[in-house]
Amino acid sequence: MRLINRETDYAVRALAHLGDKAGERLSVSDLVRAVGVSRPFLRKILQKLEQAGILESRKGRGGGFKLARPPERIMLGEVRTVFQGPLKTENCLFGVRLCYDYKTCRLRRKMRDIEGRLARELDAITIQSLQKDL
Amino acid sequence: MRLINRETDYAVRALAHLGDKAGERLSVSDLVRAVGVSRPFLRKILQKLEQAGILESRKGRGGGFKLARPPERIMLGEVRTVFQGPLKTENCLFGVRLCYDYKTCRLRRKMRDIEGRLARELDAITIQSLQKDL
DNA sequence: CTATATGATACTATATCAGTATCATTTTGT
DNA sequence: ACAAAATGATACTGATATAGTATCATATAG
Repeated sequence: MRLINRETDYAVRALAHLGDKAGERLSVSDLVRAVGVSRPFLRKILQKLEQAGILESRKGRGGGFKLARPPERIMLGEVRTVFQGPLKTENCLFGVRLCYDYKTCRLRRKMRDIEGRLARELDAITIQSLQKDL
Repeated sequence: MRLINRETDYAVRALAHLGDKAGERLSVSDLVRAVGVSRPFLRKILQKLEQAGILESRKGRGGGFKLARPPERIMLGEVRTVFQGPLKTENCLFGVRLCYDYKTCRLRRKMRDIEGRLARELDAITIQSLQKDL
C-alpha cells in the first residue's frame, strides 16, 4: 500500500517547482519539463490542483499556473487528500452494520488515533520544505 | 485510502476471537459465527493466515484453526502486511528512472520516516490488546 | 481574429479489492 | 475399509481505484 501515489507525487513535484520560481506563472510545457511526465496527465493533475484552490490558472496566450498561496502554506497532507481522499476509518469500515462488538471498536479507536497522528505528520510537511532553493 | 482493509479487519476479528478462546482450536463454522462474514471469504483469509505462520490448521473431522503463537506476540502490523503488503516507499515510487532530482528525494526521505513511525505504531498493537477478555 | 493556452469531460487499460466456487487431500468415527 | 467432515489449493468473477489518453469548448494576448 502506498501512502503517496503517482498523481500526488507528480503534483508535489510541480508545486515544488512552482515554489522555486517564487510565485511566477508557468505554462504546462515548463512544468512537463520540470516534472518529467506526459503532458495530458500533468494537465489533469494541474486542473485538480486548480479546482482545489491550490493553484490559480490563466487561460489563453501567456497563460499557465501559479501557486494560489505561498509554498509554506501548502501542506503535503492537503495535496495528498486532493488525489487520494482523506485518511479514513470513517468510524467504521463497514458502515454501522457490522461494528457491533467492542473488540472491533477497540481496533477502530486505535486506528483512529494512528490515522490522526499520520494526518498531522503529513500536514506538517510544507511544499516549501521540499523545494530546491530552501 | 484505507490503512486497514476488509481482509485485515476480518482477520483481526477472527484472531481476537481465537485469542479469547485461549489456544483452543476452532472450526471455520465457529469463526464465521464470531466474525460475521461469509464462509468462503473467511476460509480464504484463514488460509492466508496459516500460510503466513500466524495460524496452525488441522484437516479432517474435528479439524480447524488455532493461534500459532500467543496473542500477545501477534501484531496488527504483521497481520496487515499479510493482506495488504508492506508499507513502502520502496526508496522510489518509480524505480530509479524518475527519482533524479533532490527535491523529490527529500519527499522520499520524509515519507520513509513517516512510514517507519507508522509501521512501528501498527507493530505495537497486539491481538491480545484487541481481545474481549483482556 | 487566430493562435495559444487552460477547462471540462469522457474514455481506456491495468491492478487491486472483495468475494465465490470447485475439486483435492487429510483425518476421524463407525 | 470407508464415508463424512474438515482444510488446501486454485481459479474465477465483479466492482472499484489507479494511471493515463483524447477531444472539444472557452478564454486571452497580440
